[in-house]
Parts: sequence; structure tokens; C-alpha cells
Amino acid sequence: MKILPRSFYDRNTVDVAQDLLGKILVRRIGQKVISGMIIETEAYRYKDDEASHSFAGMTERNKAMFGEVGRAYVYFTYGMHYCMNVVARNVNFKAGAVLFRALEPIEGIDYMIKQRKTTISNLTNGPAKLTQALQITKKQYGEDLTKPSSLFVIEDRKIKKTEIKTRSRIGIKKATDKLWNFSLID
DNA sequence: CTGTTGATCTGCT
DNA sequence: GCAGATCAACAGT
Repeated sequence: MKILPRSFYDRNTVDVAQDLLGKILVRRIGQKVISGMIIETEAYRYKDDEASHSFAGMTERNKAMFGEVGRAYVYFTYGMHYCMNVVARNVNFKAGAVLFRALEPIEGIDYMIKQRKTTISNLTNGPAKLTQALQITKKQYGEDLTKPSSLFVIEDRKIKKTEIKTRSRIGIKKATDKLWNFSLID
């Protein structure tokens, strides 16, 4: 098992979003290990992306998107949900991040069921669901995902380009021409 | 300060 | 398919 190096995130946000598919997101809470394969992501960029939180510039909430790549950007939305991104961009952009939208549970499934109080098919099939299952909150804001701490991403299998489904991003009304939602499921 | 909107999920109809 | 939960950012008063 190999942790993705910082250089992995130092590339075009859209490329990183595609390359994250098939990788494993690992959460460690004390001795407990919870993990899942990343099966859906979305890319959010900067001035060229009207739908991105960073589009209108830096705020207290989104400042992580302007910070070091490979770190977590966690935000609170709709009054009750957290969503998790990893900061990723190349040198041409001041901000950018990849939203984790869905995982396929691997380890710690019993723990997720306890957190979520629901059945296995509903554990991590949505951005706010997976943060709840992995117990990710603003405490993980800025967490370094390139270090074997409590939250990180490891290499797994290589995904063929032909396996990736491309769509318009979900739940947004702006910039719907950008096909920046990537997934391994139909 | 007030009102509106939102990268959502759940439970009910 | 739709309402409700109810926080952070922003535009307007």
C-alpha cells in the first residue's frame, strides 16, 4: 500500500479527479480503520469555473482551496451536511479541488452502519453520506492526505479511460457545459 | 440586520 | 416528487 504523493495533486484538477477513481480513501480513528474505493468524483476549479466555491475569490470558508495541494477541504452545507474535497491544481491555477461523491465500502463496514444507521447500499453513495460514514467534519479541515495520519489516500488499481463515465456535475445550475463528474458506475 | 440560495439527505406522499 | 432540517456566504436595506 502506497500513499499518493503530493505531486499527484499538483496537476490539472480535472485530470486528478479522473485519476482518483479506483484509489482508496482511508480513515483511521484510534485503532479502527475505515476505507472505501473512490468511485465518483467531481472537479471544481477557479476563475474558469463559475460553479466552484473558489470562483468568487478566497473566503474564510474556502481558503483551503487556495492552500497546499493534497490537503482536505471540508465544508458544511444545507445546515446539516459536510462534504469533503482534496485540494488539487496545477501551477496555472490559484485554487481548485476534487469532491469525493461516492465510495465503495471496503473496511470498517460495521462501523459505518453504526454511524449511518442504514443499510449497506446507502452507506457512502453520496458526498454527505460518505463524510458521515467516515466521521469527517470540520476537524479534518486542512488535514494532510499525503501522510499516514487519520485520513489519507492510497494507490490501488489502475483504471482504464474506457471505464470512466463522464457527466455534467450533479446538483449545480452553473457551468453545466463542463463534464467534470467522473464515475465508475452507470 | 434580513432574506435568499445552496457541490444534500431523509422521510413521507 | 416534495418538504423539512437549518449553516455560511452574499446582496440588499
